[in-house]
Amino acid sequence: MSEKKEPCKPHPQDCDHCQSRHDNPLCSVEGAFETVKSARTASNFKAGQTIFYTGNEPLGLYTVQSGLVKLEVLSADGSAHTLRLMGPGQALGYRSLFAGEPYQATAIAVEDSRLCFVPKNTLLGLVDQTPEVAVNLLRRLSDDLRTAEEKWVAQVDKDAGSRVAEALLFLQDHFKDQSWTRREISEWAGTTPETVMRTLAQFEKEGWIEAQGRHYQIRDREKILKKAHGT
Amino acid sequence: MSEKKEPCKPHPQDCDHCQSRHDNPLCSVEGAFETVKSARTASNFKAGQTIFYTGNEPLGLYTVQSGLVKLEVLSADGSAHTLRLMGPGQALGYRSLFAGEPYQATAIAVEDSRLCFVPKNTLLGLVDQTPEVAVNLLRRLSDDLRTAEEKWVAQVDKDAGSRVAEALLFLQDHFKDQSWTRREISEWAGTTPETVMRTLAQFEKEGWIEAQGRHYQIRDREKILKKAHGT
DNA sequence: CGTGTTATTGAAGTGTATCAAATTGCGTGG
DNA sequence: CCACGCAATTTGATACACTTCAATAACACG
Repeated sequence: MSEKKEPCKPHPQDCDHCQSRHDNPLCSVEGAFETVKSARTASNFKAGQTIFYTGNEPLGLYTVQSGLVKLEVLSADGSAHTLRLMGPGQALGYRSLFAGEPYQATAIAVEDSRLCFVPKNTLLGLVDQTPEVAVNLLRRLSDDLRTAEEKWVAQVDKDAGSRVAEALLFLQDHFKDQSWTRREISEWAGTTPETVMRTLAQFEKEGWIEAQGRHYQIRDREKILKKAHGT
Repeated sequence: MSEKKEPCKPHPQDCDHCQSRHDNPLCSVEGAFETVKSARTASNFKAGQTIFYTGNEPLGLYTVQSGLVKLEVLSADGSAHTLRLMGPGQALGYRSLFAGEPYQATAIAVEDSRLCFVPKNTLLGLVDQTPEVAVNLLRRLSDDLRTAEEKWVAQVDKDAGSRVAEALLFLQDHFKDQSWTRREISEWAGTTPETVMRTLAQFEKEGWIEAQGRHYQIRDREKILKKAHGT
């Protein structure tokens, strides 16, 4: 019952000073910023909390202001798979919206996060009236599609070690100063925590990474890159 | 050197009677049809011929008028993987265009095909001036993205038999009266021709499909569907 | 009619999931 | 602030699905 100290700014209308204002498909567009500013709602989520669930109807578009969010699907046997990871400035919820179908994945905050929500009608209006917004979203979807298709190809013809190496580089490049559990890495790399463990142990033995408890430092990026590409 | 009988209509401007006019992201839009009609170029490709190659700069958007086209990537070891299959009315080449990068895959005609080409600038102009075109493309990319992410998840936690069953249903549903080699099925399902062979043999033994040489008839769709979902 | 591709089946090897169990580490609440 | 409990880490043993390699047969194509 006792409330913790309010962690967010008291003024919700802080769009002008939003850190993700300029690398965001909506707010970065001149003619769209004011509209978003007046229509958006900000929300906070603690690590582990769910932003939206598989099967529900899309309500609009979310943008990550701070923190980190994952999109995941659960298999019939309960195992989780991470489809996408979104950091500051990145949007979520738009794919289902444009596809005209319920959410096909669940969005979960990986760490404490602050999100910005723009309702469906506002978004569709912006797409209709501001071509630049449409182009930004087309670009984002195109990027996502490439990533997804590359993940599939990697899953088909790369062994688990390569995929873990790939995951290590991807996670480091895109989400610096974030530490990942073996399970999280495995859910991204399409393997099991045990295999991630053994692979990391081998990388450390080779001197490619340095382990400090739960944190890993990459020592020899080239070798890991080679592993990620070759076998 | 000797030319065969011309297989296509002598009048290229047959947009008004184009069979794929109404299920095509560009031409189905009222305000875009005339623009496309005057800017497009039609081309024919024989089975096995290449429409565009990995690494080249995108020139514009292609639409399949008739026939069948596949998008594939080649691994370092030479094995091919089929990313997408496009039949009449479906577009290709747009993802790289919007992502602002070279083609990441090669487009090949699976059977004799007739394609319609709209140059880059015309397309971008349409997206800018006709929101409905943008929305159509957003929808298409959103659908493609879902398909790709589902393929990845299936690759992670379904066995080869399930994926072959899935492929059988997908290929039948989307490209009726098309026969597929074991290799083509394997390149779509993310496995090998041998495994496809053995799986199909088992399906036949179970009475789920009927083999007539290279053609397979699905006998018990339910059983195959169950196989595609369970193990 | 040849020639290369596809189909088909067999045998062998192995990468990786799975199961198990012990230890460590972290967060939560008392 | 410590203790508790649950989750993550770590390592070992086992099993098996699938790829890989190989060799023959059947087929399609020019």
